[in-house]
Amino acid sequence: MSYSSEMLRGNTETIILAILIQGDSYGWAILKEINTRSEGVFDIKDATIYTTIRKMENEALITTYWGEESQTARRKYYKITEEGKKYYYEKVEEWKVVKHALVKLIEGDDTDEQCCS
Amino acid sequence: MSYSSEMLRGNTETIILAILIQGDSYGWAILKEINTRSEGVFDIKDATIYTTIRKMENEALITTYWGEESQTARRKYYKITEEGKKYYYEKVEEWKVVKHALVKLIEGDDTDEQCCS
DNA sequence: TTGTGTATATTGTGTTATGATATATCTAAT
DNA sequence: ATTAGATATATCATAACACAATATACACAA
Repeated sequence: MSYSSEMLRGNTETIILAILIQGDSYGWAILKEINTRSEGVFDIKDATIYTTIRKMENEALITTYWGEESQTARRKYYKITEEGKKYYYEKVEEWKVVKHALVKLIEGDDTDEQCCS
Repeated sequence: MSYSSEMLRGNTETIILAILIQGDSYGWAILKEINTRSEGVFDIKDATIYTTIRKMENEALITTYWGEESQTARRKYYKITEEGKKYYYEKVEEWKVVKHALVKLIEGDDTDEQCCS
């Protein structure tokens, strides 16, 4: 288990939505994007991606369609729904609030005097 | 379950150590301190505190001793060990790295241009 | 003084949610 | 044939939580 996988918990859906809000994508590409954009901090697993995506589909946060091209294995594309966008913005706000609390508790309580929101 | 409890995962030990590094304390007080210092963001439960503390004791991150005073129920005090301090500093660094990755993935990738480390 | 309630404080058993692990299947390219 | 890309599912591990029990002290009645 990756050293930071526990801290990923509760944020996986939000991260996937953050990618899909920029445009449709498919499982494997989402996986690669998370792992490269995190600069190696996360090593999220394919099973995690696909099970999370299935859950999000059941919750109507995303819809799916099969890609046409066939120069490679068949790809299932995911598209964020309006409900998914709403949920995403809520989760981003939640993350910011939790982040602030964690910074205060872990790093110390003088974060209010700093510059960034 | 509290809305942010999943995002607390992996950080509970670090938070407890952050309190104990400032001085010995006991379970109930640690509980209250976390919940008040987080300004209501976290509502960490007694069961969580005590099970985590027991785990940390087994890992030799803390030692315990019973308090003398008896104007209230008996208190079990916890003291951070040298090993615990080492572990704490490692976890703080880990948190900062993970936080940076999460900010990049969730909030957007232009955090490097901002002011704070 | 006996009882009842409340706040403080610790402990134990079991449950749940979520990411990891393992495994399987299929396609296309080398 | 083997590797890489791509999707899928079943099982496992773990941390936080729910629920319950126990213990101490203190207040306020009856």
